[in-house]
Amino acid sequence: MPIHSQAKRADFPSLWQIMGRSPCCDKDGLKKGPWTPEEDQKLLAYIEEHGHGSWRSLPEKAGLQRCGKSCRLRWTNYLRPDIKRGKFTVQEEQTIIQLHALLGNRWSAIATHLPKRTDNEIKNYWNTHLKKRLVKMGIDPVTHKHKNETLLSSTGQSKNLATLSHMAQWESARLEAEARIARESKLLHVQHHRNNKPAAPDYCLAHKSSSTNWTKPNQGNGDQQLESPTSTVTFSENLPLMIMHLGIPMENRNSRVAVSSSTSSIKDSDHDWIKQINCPKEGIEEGFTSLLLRDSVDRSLSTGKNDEAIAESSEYSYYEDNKNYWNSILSLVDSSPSDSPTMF
DNA sequence: AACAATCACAACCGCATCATG
DNA sequence: ACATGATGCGGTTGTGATTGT
Repeated sequence: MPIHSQAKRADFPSLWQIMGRSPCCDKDGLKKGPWTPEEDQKLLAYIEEHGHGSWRSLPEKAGLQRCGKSCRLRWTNYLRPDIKRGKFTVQEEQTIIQLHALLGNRWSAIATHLPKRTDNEIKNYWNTHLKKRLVKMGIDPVTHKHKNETLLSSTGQSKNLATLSHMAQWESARLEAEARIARESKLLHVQHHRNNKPAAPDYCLAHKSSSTNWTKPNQGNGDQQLESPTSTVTFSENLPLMIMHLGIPMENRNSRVAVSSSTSSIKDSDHDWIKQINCPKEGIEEGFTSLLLRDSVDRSLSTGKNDEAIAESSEYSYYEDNKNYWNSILSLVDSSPSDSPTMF
């Protein structure tokens, strides 16, 4: 057991003790550890009636011997009424894997694309299930590269890796911009609140980065529209940029992005496997799925071709390679005993 | 049945960032 | 511009449940 575990904390003064500042939870009398049903009930009842307001002052008002941080965690990860619990669907697993390939361990960002799932839950699921599956099949869960690719990556794939990196950076910037907009919304929201207008509910976990105070359901007003815009819109609006990054010939772009855009349709000439993707009917996952399916090949199945050769590759092989990569991941996902039907 | 090993996930901690005065 | 407090995020741990021996 590491020395800094809870059991040892009482025995060894840590930095905060030396420096004279104590974490909120170490105040005398504050309880730690698992929540009891009574505590849950108190917290729920208080928030349903008053909203959470300041987390720092909530425990006392609610009659809880907990620190505000603990209350916030309990609420956001467990008690919120809009949390979907239970097994992850194949769809969700697919989305997590693909988003992780793009974003890395940015759980909150990943959670924005999985409605009703918390970042903590996604993180746990990744660490206990998905990461292990990828490792089992020889894929590095950090880089999402196949073992063999380490060799290949040093033989002329820099352009494609750079493309992926560029794409990830773009998505990262987009998420940050989205968060900024959400914060600005929140600012407006708070200003409304200060003008004695009721706060809009912050029910949607997808935008929990916006720390708007939560209030009872159905108490919202028009201010909800000020909350963070959905990813779907911004994503599809920026698709052309991403397509440019991917270096896809202009004449082929429409068909290639067909599955990415909820407003587009797939041409008959497109490959069947794309059509068979068990995508949601709409939403951001489609975009990521198709883009990742297309792009991941550069990382996972490159054959050491030089850049020109890659650029000249046929569309068919491009898709075939992608299909193989994600099929391998998804078949593994599908191998989960609890899981639903094969995706491809 | 008893024990050990492993799994799953809730909860905690420390740090980063943001908001405010 | 700076200090301080509040909140969010990601890494990690603790512990009950499950499985294997």
